[in-house]
Amino acid sequence: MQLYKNQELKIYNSLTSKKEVFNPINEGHVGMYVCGPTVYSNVHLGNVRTFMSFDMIFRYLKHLGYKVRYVRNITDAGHLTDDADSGEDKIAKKARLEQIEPMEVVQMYTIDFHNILNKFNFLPPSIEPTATGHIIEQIEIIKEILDKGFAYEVNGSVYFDVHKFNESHEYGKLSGRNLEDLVHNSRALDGQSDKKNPQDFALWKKAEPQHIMRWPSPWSDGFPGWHLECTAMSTKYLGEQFDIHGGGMDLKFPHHECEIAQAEACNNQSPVNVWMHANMLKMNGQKMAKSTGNSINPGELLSGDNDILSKAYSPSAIRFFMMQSSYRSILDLTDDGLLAAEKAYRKLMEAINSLPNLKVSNNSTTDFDVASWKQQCYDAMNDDFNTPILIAELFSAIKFINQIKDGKATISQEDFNTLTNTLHVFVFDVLGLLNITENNDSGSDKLSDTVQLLINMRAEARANKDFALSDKIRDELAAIGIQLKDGKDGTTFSTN
RNA sequence: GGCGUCUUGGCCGAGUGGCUAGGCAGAGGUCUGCAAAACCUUGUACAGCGGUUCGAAUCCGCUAGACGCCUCCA
Repeated sequence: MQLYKNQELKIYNSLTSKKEVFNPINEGHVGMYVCGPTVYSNVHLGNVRTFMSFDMIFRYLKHLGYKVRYVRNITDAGHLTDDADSGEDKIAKKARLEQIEPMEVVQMYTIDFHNILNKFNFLPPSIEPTATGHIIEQIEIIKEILDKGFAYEVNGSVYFDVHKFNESHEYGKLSGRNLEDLVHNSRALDGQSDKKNPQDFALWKKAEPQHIMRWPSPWSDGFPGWHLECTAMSTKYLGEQFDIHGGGMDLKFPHHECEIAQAEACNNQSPVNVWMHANMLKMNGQKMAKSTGNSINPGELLSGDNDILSKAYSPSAIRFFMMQSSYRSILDLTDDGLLAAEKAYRKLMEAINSLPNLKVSNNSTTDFDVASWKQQCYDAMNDDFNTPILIAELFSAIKFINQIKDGKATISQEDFNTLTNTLHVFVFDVLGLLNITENNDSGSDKLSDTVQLLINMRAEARANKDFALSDKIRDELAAIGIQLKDGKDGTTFSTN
């Protein structure tokens, strides 16, 4: 099943600002690193969108037959709340506020993170390393950078010398900046810094006495700089050069820029072939971010417990909503948008669930060519993971299915198999949607039987033209959230 | 201030030199005892102005507006 040999995948590379044909370093294998969350509060939906984009990418790469090693880290070491030398680390701050151990903060929100991702049907990454588990590797990298002369020590802290680095390398190539501009436009710091230049960034910070999260190092008891962990862990698990590095758009500068600098300082080669950046999620037209308060927890979306929402949404409806836009576009989360997506998602599922009952004929009508439709689905995904186009293709298949149901088209057994298989692959394996199954909760058999009883009674009443009774059954069931659907083959129901 | 992105029909959201995106809503229809649901059919769109071109929503320029990064953030 090495589909990648027949499919030409193109990926938009942030480093070159172009779509490029994807060729992994080792044929058949892909190394992918994605910057994970800092676990100091509940994940907000923007994080989920980014990770969902990479989940979809992971899924498609796997479907193409690649052996993918997908590394997504957990940032659990404290990083500073601002870039000056003073400032508390985020995890310690949260720990102080809630009067718990920093590692309790980490544990609590790591669990929350995993719970949420499970609800949204994420595949687990191959490796999920933590920053605190790789302090030694980070110290080794600092030593290496110091040896190469691209860092300096001041008062127990070690800083990366961006200006020195820029003499022989190109700092800013990912984000399209040059150092001169950065110098020109950097805000005046108060001069309290140990840094030689404001553009320099910390590799190691000496801990203040009250700082709880600290580790010994050759320079001081302290903690690593926040760009370093990704370099340490990506190098350890994927090598000095690997295929894909992803993250949110907001990490492009300075985080990813600094990662490149660190890795190049160490190994004198560019660490990553393809840089991918997932775009931001807005909410009602405003930037969504933890720091501004304009953010929504995934949990609130699933429970409907938020002012902007008219109702609760299922994880798959939300996933569908996100997959309807391209991962590189800014997406605006609104109640109307979710409502529309939920309906579309249901339509998709109803058609898929009707497939087993579809009548198969000796041959297919010619106006819908299943084989070329299938390739169009691949073409959509091959074009930089264009899920909106893929979904449009899925709906053209849905239309075909409905035409068969109406007797306006026919399908051969072979085409039927291809259609069914392809729909399952893209809807469930690639997009990662979950099926709506009628009455899927365990223990709902009794509910199902009860409703069936009422359906039968209503059918009798209708046969006797006792419409007062039949309408009463229908309306009162609707009032408690059970909707009856009269179809040609009898009545079914759905719960809200 | 610097760098960058975006502006598509009522809403969301693809596309990017000539050929229907798609979804939701709306309208009409089929089905139904009536509804609902489901299905079918249907659309006025490419911010404004100017330019390049046989032809531009798509390329170039200007204007207006929105946004992102530059400071912790996915």
